[in-house]
Amino acid sequence: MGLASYKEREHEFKKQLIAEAAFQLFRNRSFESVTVQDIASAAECGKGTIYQFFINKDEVLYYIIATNLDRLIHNIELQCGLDIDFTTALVNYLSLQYLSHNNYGSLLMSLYRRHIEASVDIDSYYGELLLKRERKTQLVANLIKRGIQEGKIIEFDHYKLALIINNIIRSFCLGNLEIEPVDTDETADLEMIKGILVRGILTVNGGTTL
Amino acid sequence: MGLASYKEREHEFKKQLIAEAAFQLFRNRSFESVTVQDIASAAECGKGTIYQFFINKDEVLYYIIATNLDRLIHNIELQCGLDIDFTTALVNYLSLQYLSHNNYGSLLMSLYRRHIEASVDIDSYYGELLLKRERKTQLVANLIKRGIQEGKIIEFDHYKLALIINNIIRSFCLGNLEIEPVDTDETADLEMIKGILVRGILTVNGGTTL
Amino acid sequence: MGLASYKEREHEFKKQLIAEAAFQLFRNRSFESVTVQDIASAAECGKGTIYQFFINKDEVLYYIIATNLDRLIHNIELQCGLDIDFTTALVNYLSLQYLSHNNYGSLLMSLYRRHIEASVDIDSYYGELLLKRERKTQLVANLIKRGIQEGKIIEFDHYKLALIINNIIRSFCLGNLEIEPVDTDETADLEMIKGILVRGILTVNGGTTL
Amino acid sequence: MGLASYKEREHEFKKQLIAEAAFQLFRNRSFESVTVQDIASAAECGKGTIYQFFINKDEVLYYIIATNLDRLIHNIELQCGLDIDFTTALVNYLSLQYLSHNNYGSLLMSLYRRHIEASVDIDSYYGELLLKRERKTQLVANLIKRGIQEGKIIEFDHYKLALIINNIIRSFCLGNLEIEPVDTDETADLEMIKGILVRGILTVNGGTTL
DNA sequence: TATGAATGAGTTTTCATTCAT
DNA sequence: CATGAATGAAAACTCATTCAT
Repeated sequence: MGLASYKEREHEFKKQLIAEAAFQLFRNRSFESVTVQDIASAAECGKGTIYQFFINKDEVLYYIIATNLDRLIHNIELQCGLDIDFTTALVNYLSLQYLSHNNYGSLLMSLYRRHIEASVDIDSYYGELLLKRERKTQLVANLIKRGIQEGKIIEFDHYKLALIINNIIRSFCLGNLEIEPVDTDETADLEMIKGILVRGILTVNGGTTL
Repeated sequence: MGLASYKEREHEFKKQLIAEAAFQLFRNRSFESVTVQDIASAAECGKGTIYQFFINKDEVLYYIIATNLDRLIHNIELQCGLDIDFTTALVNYLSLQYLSHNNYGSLLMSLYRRHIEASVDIDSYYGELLLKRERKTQLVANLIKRGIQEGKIIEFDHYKLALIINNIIRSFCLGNLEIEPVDTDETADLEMIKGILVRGILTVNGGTTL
Repeated sequence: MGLASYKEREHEFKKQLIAEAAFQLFRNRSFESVTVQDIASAAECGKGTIYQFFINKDEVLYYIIATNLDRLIHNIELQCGLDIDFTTALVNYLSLQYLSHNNYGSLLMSLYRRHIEASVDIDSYYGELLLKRERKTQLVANLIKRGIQEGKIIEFDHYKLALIINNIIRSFCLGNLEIEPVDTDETADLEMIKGILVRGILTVNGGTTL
Repeated sequence: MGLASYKEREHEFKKQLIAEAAFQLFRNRSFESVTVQDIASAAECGKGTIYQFFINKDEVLYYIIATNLDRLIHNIELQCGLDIDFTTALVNYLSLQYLSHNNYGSLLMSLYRRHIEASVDIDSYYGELLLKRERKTQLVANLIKRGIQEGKIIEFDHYKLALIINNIIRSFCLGNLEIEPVDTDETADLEMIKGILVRGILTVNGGTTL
């Protein structure tokens, strides 16, 4: 960020190239089944080159996720701020979060599992990621709070609502990971998400309780 | 099905024991990171014994999932049939599906990934699983169709609605796999799912469109 | 030692076979340059088999040295005890120690270096080895003490003398590791060692023969 | 030797700087575990620069040893010649050889091992080294011969005696490589070496002091 | 039938060496 | 010349699977 020598910038650029190549592999396959050689081949470089940019395979995964999270936070700040009309801001968030989940949802699960399996080295990354995630959730919670104050969202704990909306969006994205992945249609998915958020699914005729 | 020699029944019983032990391991860890030795230890048998019941590690995964799907279908047939009041039937389905996703969701993702990675041997299982899944979806679609006919569900393609409801339920379950897993509360989750299905999230005051 | 099941005894036996094969390789080459595959080939088994008996390559080295040290201590206890005439006991010790240094001297240096390079895992072995070594030195120091009391050895700190004698013996053995190793002649070497111990090298003025 | 262009002298000077840096690393660690990057860092130059002065890592080791051996020979010629009183000459030799062994003993063992492992390229160096070593031994053998003729050393093959004395000195130096290295005390070591050469260890009955 | 010792293919990682800048 | 980024050969180690008992 900010000033960096030419060397440093070039290094960061190449790191991004490798991360991008790795990302394409991690999207469709499990972390464990993608070999470092696979990444090197995809990035069109030698196996050893990977280790010039990442201390180990785990760090590649972490880097991809962290970078995405940073970008997501940045975009939320830009497109969902107080200067934006609430409804627009909410729709913007839905789109941004949908894209993020759709692209990085499975990577997150890989990371989560590696964390559980106590690969200790990952713990330092992990804490950092949790912080980033928390920051993102706070941004959204604030947006929801504003929606409640403007009377546009049901009265409910805004932090929990942020999580729930996140959950529902992820629902549609993780669906794309299911066996025999259904054809993904971003626009259709987003419309459905909006519809559910507005109306639910059951006919609202007197509010039948299930 | 039905008649089977004593030998066969005993064989099936032991197979179930091993599958159960493996299931407990697969729930919290990735397929790749659970070793055959882990399964054998959990099942309190020798490593080689596993191979008396399953041709390979993949088949263990498949067997667990297939068995669960069979049970789910069986239960849906029992608890969501025409002889049951629609609302009750729907609630029953929500519970059954929630439980299934909560317990087997991550296993399904493992299987999906192994399928993608073209471990050829799994393909035969895979087709069978897809058939079972299709059968389940049809059962639910029929239930939804009935709900629409009874005027209790919005007019919409009943097959798609079946998938969407499935998606939303899974949303809450896969949330439990997220980094920093939120505390799972089955009852609370089900209430929230029902609420969303009935009312959505946004205040229904004039039907703001997003 | 003592009671052990057949399985355990067989396991220990095979472990010895592998250790023996590895020993032959370590004698003439550096630890680092002997690969696990080399050991496996020499032991006529698969690479993986090595890891059934040793948790890693380092442990093979440790095991060989520890086993030798145990044997050396055992032999010293047998052949250099109070029931043995002092002069005979001393000569016995010289022979035993010469053999030990001649065979295991270079392995010890490998271990020493791996210790310095802070391969942490080795530290637990290392402490144990130091204890064994200390025990051996004490045995010899006691022997020397007896020699002093019997007026057969110069009055000097017996512990230090034990170390010095050890040093001189090792001198001859490490000589065999030198560039262009001179032909080793055990009997000649031992005679020379005795001579030096008795008379030194410079002008002779009488002296007992061992 | 003698006349060399400025360029050549500068090149030799830098080569020495690198060799000196490498030497400090090789003293305490095994050849294999010192990386070329380590040497470059210690020499405060780039990794590639090393290869401007040495054709490979092995040659660095060779160069250090050969240089030392040249210096040792040079010093022996200066301090142990016929113009020097025999006793003084012998003591001088002991000091010089002690220093050499103490500093370069472990490097020699590394070189020896690399020779055994048939890293072919080293063979040419190796022969050269053997010649240098032989020259040194001859110098010492001549000194011993003179000692015998002057009646100050026991009648014995002077060449063998040269080797033996060398052995004993090395004994004390290699001792410093042992596990749990004892505190090195150059003066004390030298005194002990002299004592052993004069009197042996067993009961003393008179003896000249060097 | 049940077992677990033996196996080696396959993985991550290191590092001497090269070569474009 | 000096450099260090790129490389891939080679190493340690894991683990699904086989097979003799």
